[in-house]
Amino acid sequence: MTQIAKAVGVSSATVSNALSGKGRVSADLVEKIRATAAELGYVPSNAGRALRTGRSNVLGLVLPDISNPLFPQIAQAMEVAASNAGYGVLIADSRGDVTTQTQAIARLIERGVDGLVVIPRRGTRIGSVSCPVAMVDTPSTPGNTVSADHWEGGAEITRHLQDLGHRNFLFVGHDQASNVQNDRIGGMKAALGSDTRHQTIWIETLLNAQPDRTSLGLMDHVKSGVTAIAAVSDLHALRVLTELQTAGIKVPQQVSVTGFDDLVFAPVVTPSLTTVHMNMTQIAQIAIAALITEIETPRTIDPNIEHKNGAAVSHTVKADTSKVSMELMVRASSGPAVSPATPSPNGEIL
Amino acid sequence: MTQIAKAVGVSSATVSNALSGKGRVSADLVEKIRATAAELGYVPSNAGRALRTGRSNVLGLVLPDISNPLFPQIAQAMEVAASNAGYGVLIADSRGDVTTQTQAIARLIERGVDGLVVIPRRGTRIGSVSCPVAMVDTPSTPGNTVSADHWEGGAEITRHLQDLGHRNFLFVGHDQASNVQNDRIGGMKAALGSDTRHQTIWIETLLNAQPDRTSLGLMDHVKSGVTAIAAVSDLHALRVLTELQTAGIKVPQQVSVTGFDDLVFAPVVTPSLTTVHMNMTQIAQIAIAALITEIETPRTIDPNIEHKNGAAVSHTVKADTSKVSMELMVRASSGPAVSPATPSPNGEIL
DNA sequence: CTGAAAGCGCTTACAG
DNA sequence: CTGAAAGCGCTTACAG
Repeated sequence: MTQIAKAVGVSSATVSNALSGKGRVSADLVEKIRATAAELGYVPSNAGRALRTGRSNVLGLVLPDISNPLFPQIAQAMEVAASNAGYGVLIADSRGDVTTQTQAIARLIERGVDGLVVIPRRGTRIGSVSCPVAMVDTPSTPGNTVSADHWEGGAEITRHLQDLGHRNFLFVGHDQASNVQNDRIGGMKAALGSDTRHQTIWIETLLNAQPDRTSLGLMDHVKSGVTAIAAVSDLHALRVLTELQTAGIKVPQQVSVTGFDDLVFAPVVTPSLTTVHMNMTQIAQIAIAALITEIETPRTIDPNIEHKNGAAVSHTVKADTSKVSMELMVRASSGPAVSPATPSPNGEIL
Repeated sequence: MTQIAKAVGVSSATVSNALSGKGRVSADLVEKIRATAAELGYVPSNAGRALRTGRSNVLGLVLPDISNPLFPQIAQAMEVAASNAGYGVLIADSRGDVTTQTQAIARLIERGVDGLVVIPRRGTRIGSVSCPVAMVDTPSTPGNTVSADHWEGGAEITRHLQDLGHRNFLFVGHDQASNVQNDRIGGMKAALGSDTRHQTIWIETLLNAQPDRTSLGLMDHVKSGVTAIAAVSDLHALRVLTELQTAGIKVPQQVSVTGFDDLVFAPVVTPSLTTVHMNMTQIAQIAIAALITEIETPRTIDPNIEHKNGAAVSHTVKADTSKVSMELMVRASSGPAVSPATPSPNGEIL
């Protein structure tokens, strides 16, 4: 910046004003300064700006477990939304652990993030934090800022299956403590007609009871009349699907299978997997927008509260969840009334 | 910091020295300063430090496509390695596009990252960048800093399959332009004995020829004697596996199937998928260590080169690749000679 | 429309 | 062992 000022022969204040386009500089000077900046390959110093303005233009993204198969979609959407708004994204992995989650948040704060998007570990609440926080979980979680409507997604699944004539359902969950999974299954049950039957199995519970079990024992349920199996995740649907296929059960001719999340493999397997696709782009946009509004809204901060000690005020951001759409992806696995499978556009790898 | 200085009654220089533990302050003063800092909930300002030291302690991670199913493992490993070394990780998604990749790198530079880990888009080379860069690709890519030994991984797969008695192979790739995929298939072929036969199909090529094809046409190959199908990714292996199952072929009794990458679903499907697991933790550690060494090594930078115009010197970091291990995960899909499946510990979702 | 000055929070020679 | 001072690069009132 001093470089530019010298080269053009003006003050650094003028350079700053010209480059930021606040319109306090004559048009031709702006022109000249811009040109020189470009020529010099000028890159503004974030550190300088951050120190002066008190804002880093960086957001922190706290994930419960990066290795979650859904994470790529989330991270990508957040990165795009933040980037469009002029913010960078610093990631932190809480590794499924509440303590690590706290540490991860602390690390991000130390790095000076302006705000936090937190996808909490299994219904964890987060303590008070010294910057705005947008929580992404499920509508039934207190403090939730934005999320897909998992309940509604579950309802769409069972409505679809009932339309196909199914009346005897098996729901497959993994962890009974998960708000998201409970909402999904809750929605599934809520949309059931009175002429139906259903049971629910929880994989974790099964494994705790019999740690070395290798099958889900689906055949018993099928024999007892179940014709539709709806899982809370594509991962479990995949498990169900391949277990049935190995046992010689035809999907969807004998049993329909559905998943949730539209993971990368859902359209790739045979039969392709009927599932629910959440609009991550929308979720990310809403979360980021809410966060940025909060960040950029001038606040009168009581210096006594902020400075007396570290116990800062936590402001969890609220947003309008209603806009997020859940899309039922009808594919072959729920069959039979299915349009010819579109060739999967993905399946791209390295 | 001034707060602390005032409270304790010393200069801010002393506070800085005490807190950084450079040992220029008396023990009891250090003690007192530490205590007051903690009490005040002091969080050092990254911006101030960055401005003064010229280093942000943030690394940029450029990914070819965050939605790649392998990304979670990579991102997680990088985040942990960086975090252990005291660095934060800023992510950028190049969305499979070379232009976006360039923009993504530029954005990260503007945010003041000290170094970059780049996983390049399909054998893309990256232009010159004004900070150290560690490239993670495949050993045969020029400029590669660290990577798994994909060739060796491929060789392990076919050695294993030959040990099981297979002599007639089908290799399934996706994109002929991918260095990684070529290395994997190259390794598979190289380890083949002279008494074997093999063919290779490329999914993208098939789709280009027949855009609306829905099956890989595996049955023709099986009928012509293929007994082992090795894919370059678990995603394709899954496609192969389910397509065979749907056609009534027993896996592994009639045909063995193997994948690559040990994606999250590999141990979950039935039969569980034999695959190759790359040690991402090691890759990340090596990449980050190489990068940090480069960053923290004092360099005499010719100010004429750096400042004359933006054309900065690119220093691609080299590292020792030989340490990265590839682990063959023998599971049910390849074998008959397989130990009883361990119950999958994962399958955890939201 | 333009410039001189102050200051964000830190660290690092340099004196004492 | 401790302190006063300078300066990293920027922006923002405030003068002119």
